[in-house]
Amino acid sequence: MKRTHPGLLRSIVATNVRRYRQARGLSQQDFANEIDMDRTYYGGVERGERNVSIDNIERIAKGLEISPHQLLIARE
Amino acid sequence: MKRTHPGLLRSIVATNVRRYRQARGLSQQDFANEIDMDRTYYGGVERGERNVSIDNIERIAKGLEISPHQLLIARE
DNA sequence: ATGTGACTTCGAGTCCGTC
DNA sequence: AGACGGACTCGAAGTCACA
Repeated sequence: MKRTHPGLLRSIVATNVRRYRQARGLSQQDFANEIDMDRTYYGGVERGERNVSIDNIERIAKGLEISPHQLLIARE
Repeated sequence: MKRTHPGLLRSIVATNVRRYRQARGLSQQDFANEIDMDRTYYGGVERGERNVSIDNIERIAKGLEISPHQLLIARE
């Protein structure tokens, strides 16, 4: 397979997780702790730096109490 | 982070990619080739064996000509 | 045409810290 | 509170031979 650049979708997910987390009024550290994920890793996801896996998408969505597919929908 | 089992979402994605690919009337082989992905790797995704990343979700959705979030929605 | 096991490599994911 | 860095471990990514 060819080596590719980080996708667009990554930044969409980044923006979405941040918005939903803030809507819940939680800090990155508290939220990361709640879903049992490393805070520096989770921060990287919100910055769009991490190529997060489907299992982790699910885990984050669960913590956010939303349906996973909502994290992939771009808002304006 | 705690070690977890493969998530449910993984199998939802698996079923979806398979359905959408078949709807396009393509073999795994041809489709994998079209999106420049190894066919055995792609096959593993359809079988829910691979914890596929967001970048690869995007790449597959592009080949399927659908919006990425559709791959995460469970059908009955 | 698809599945599977074995394999290497590089980034996902963790843990320490500082600014 | 959050960004970021270094050093680490382990699994995703990617490939192949064979069934």
